[in-house]
This record gives sequence, C-alpha cells and structure tokens, in this order.
Amino acid sequence: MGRVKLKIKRLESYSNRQVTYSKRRTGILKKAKELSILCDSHIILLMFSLTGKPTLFNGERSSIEEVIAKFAQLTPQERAKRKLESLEALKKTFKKLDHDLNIQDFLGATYEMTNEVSMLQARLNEVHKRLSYWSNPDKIDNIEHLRQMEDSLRESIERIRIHKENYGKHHLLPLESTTRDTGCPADGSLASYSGFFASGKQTDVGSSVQVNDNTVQESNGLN
Amino acid sequence: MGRVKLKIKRLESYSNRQVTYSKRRTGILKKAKELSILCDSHIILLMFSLTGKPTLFNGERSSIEEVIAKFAQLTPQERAKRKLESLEALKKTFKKLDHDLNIQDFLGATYEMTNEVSMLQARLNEVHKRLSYWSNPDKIDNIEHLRQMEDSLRESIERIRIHKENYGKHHLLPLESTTRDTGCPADGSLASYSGFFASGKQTDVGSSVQVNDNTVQESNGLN
DNA sequence: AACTATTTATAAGA
DNA sequence: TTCTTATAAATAGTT
Repeated sequence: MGRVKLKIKRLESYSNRQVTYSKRRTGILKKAKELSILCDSHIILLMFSLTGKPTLFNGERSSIEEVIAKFAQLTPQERAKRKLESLEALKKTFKKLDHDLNIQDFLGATYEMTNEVSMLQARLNEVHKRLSYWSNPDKIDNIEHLRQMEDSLRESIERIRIHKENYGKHHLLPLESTTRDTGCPADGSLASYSGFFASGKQTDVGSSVQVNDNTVQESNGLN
Repeated sequence: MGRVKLKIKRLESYSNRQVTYSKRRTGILKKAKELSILCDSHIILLMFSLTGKPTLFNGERSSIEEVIAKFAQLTPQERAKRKLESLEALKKTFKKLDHDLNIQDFLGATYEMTNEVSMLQARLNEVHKRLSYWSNPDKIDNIEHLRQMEDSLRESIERIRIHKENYGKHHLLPLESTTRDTGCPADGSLASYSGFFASGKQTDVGSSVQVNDNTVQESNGLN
C-alpha cells in the first residue's frame, strides 16, 4: 500500500530502513492493540529498532509475566501436547501462507529448568544416600558390603600413611609423634575433613550440605 | 478496512471474535514478517486465541532466546526497575478486574529457578570437593588434617567391626572368615559402597555423580 | 512531518 | 471454514 508495490526484502538504505521501521512500527502496534481489544485476547509484541531501542506492546489485560504464567501453569503433559498441536497447525498454516513461523521451545524453557532442578536434586540425594551408608554402617545388612567397606577404609588408611611418610620426608619433619590433643582449633576448612563418618543424621537435600564438624559423639545402640 | 468502519471495542459475538481473530492474526503475522525482513530487525509476536492456542512469530534472524538474552543483558538495576513496573501494572490491572493477585510469584519464578540451579550446582561442587580430599589424600599438605582423616577412618572401621559382631550374633553366622575373593559380582548397589576412596579422578559436576565402582587400582607416585 | 497515489487488509456476505 | 468484494486503512515515495 503505497505508491509502488514493495518487494519484501531487506531495504538497502539504512535511513530508509529506519524510516520504514518507524512507519510500520506504528502500524503494527495499532494492529496489535486493535486485535487485543476486538478479540479480547492476550498478545505480546516486542520489537527492536535498528539502534536497539525496544518497543513492547502488551495488551490491556496481558503482561509478559502473565503470559509466561499461563505456560507455567500447564502440566508437562499439557505443555507437550500443545507444543505438538501448535507445531502441526503452524506447519500446515505456514506452508500455505508462506509465512515464517516456528512455534518455539519458549514453553519448554521453564519446563527444562524445572527438569534441571529435579535432576540436580536427585544427584544430591544420591550422593547423600551413598554417604549415609558410610556414616551409618549399622544400617547395612549385607555382610559382604561391610567387608568391602572395611577393605576400602583400610586401603585409604594405608594410602594416608604412605602420604604422611612422603610428606614427612619432603618437609624434614618428625611425624612419629601421635599427640592428638592439638591446640589447633577446628576451623572451617578443617571441618571439611572430619565428620563424614560421624553417626549423626544426614542433612536433607534442600538444606545445607555442610557436614557436621564433630567426630563420633553419639552411640546408637551398637557400642 | 472492510465494508464498514469498525469501532475498536470488544466484539460482542464470540464466534465473531473468533473469526476476526483468525483474520487479523494472519494480517498481523504478515506485517511482523514484512517488518522483520524489510528493516532487518528483531521482532517477536506472541498471541493467544480465544481457546488459548498460542501463536508465535519470531523473525529470520531472531529467536526467542536471543530476545530474552537481550533482556537479560539489561543491568540488574534496569531489570529490577522493569520488574517493579510490571508488578505495578499487574496490580493495577488485577485490582480493576477484581481478580486475585497471585501472579506475583511468577515474576520471580524464572529468576528463582535460575538461582536454585546455581545453588544446587554449588552444593554438588562442594560435596565433590570434600570427597576429593578423601579420594586424594596426597593432595593434602596439612599434616594435622591427615591425622584427623586417619582418626576418622579408624573410628569408622571400629564401628563397622562392632556392627559386624552384632550382625553376626543376630544372624548366628560365623563371620571370622576373611575370604575376599567372593564370587558375588559387583552390582549396582554394591558399587555404591566401593570406590569412594579409590584414587581415580572425580567426576565433574554436570556429569554423572556415579562414583567409580573399582577400588584402588592406580598408584600415583606415593607407593 | 505531511501529503497522496496506491496497495493492502479486512468486514460482511455467500 | 474459505472465497469474494466493497471499502477502510496502511504506507512508499514525494514534498
């Protein structure tokens, strides 16, 4: 609609692009507004000018958040279903109209993130569960498992012993003394080493992973 | 543009709204496409039909991710400002419409979720780091830490020993034999018990947390 | 920013 | 839905 029929392809002149953007932006904003009012429907229109300036239309009753909320409220099943339906319908429509349209994983974004949270929580749970076996050997009812754990512990002690020897050689220090009552207070980093095998309760996933920094202090009927 | 000049107000008839939505949707999509091509600009158009079916346009060179990224590039101050503005707009709208306003949560939802992912990843990292000290005692250069680890290990062995005794009493089985070459294959659950102290590399956060199911098999210069 | 010749979108009807 | 067509609306090029 103008003096000549325009070919729809990138306008060569920069200033022409700017002028056209400005004119058509007005037009499409009006269209968006009319559509939202006439049909009482949610619509979001977001554009960026050549200079990067954004223009957002979101209808009277709509808002970006509200729209996103709409997606988020769907169950994963509904979302998947809509996603497929949309895709099919759009493919059909746009094949015919030669429009460029990809219904997107927009809806999926939130979903994916939920999944990632679940996955990470599951991992933490798993780690905690594994650690809990070491912390509470009394929960283990398989004698072979106990033997393996014991072996593993002995091997670790042996490796620490060897490391201590080497460490001593390197630092030319006498390490034979076994004084345990060191005046050195248990600081934060130290806490990282102690307590993994304490018989305290494991922290739940969802609370801090910080382990207890106290060594065995509870008896739980075994000793 | 039609037989009569239309007043821009909500169409009374439902079916008329549907028909008009359909027609105008086609029109505005075409406009959006033309604008994005002619002016080489980013544009996003998202609409919902009366039945809730979404239609999304995002231009040739644009993608929802890109656009969202653009928003994300705003400084936290700008984002906070927009968030507040959105909230205000929502409150206003919903007060008018006499709707309950529990949309609020959604404003932060995405943000919160991102935070939760980061937090969980940090936790996993922390746990891995802690475990890595047990796996690689040779990395530890503090003799006091080594002593504490050793003590902890000895205490754990003692607790396992006690548990074994009790277990034996309860099950009336002789547990003194120390046969190690059991024919029992290391299954999934068994893998959970062995290998925490193996000197293998720790898996990164982001990959599986599954620990190695092989016990010490590498020497790393210490022995 | 305006103007205006034209093209384009679309309301109502079939 | 889809098409037809009279008419309103948008806009390209010009001033």
